[in-house]
Amino acid sequence: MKTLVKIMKALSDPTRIKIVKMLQHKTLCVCEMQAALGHSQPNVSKHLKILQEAGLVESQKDGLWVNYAIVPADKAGPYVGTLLSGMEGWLEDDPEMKAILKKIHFVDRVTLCRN
Amino acid sequence: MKTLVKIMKALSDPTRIKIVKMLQHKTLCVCEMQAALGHSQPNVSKHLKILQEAGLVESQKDGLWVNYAIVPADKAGPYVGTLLSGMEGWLEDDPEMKAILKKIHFVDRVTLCRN
DNA sequence: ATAGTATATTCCAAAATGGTTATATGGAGT
DNA sequence: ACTCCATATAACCATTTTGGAATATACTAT
Repeated sequence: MKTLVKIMKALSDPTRIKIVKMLQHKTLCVCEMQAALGHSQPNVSKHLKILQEAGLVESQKDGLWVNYAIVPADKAGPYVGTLLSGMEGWLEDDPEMKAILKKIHFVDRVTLCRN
Repeated sequence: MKTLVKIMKALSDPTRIKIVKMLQHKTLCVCEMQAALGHSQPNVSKHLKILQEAGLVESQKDGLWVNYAIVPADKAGPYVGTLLSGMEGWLEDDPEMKAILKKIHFVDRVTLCRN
């Protein structure tokens, strides 16, 4: 029960839902998500930690950057797999979500961090 | 997005998850759920309101009682149907949940409210 | 009308949440 | 060693959430 509540809590915040949807389209580093979301860097980091501890997301260091990705199916816990595949079809028509998803395809981490 | 967040928030509390799981087995009135959960009556009422406003549950008056039930499939919104059917298989092995589900089959609203 | 009962609402304190600013960590390059 | 830079953590504040006790509402029955 505690596990399930943690997962549902992780998915009951608009910013974290946006992050999951973004990662379902593309693996991203923190600064890229920060740019797409328009939130502060610590804010994005904190949300990512919550998603990671819920087992929805995993991270891998890439030099100075940290790449975040949706957990692969074989590592996903019992509830996570169902929820993530359910979410794939959701919010397809949400205007805010569409704008964010458009952004992440034109974002480049190298140019992003030069400012 | 607001709709989805409201639904996920509704499902990210242990008491409310228990209520949904109970109702997936049987339509119940407030005092029956109160007995099964061991919470105060106002507490159960409040949780039910949250579930109802999220579109997960519906209520029908039956004299002095109010019967609560899972929202029927044809009235369920886009997200609700997926989540509810997903939840049907969940927590089957959770000991606390099993104890609660056992209780609701022996509970009688008439004898319950005589105290 | 009056009394009794199941449920809903209000009010309040404690705890959790979400955000920002400031600071720490840790790898990369000079 | 020192300096950048991307990310993580800490500290703090405002808001929301959660639970119980008290009260209100609404239906039933006498």
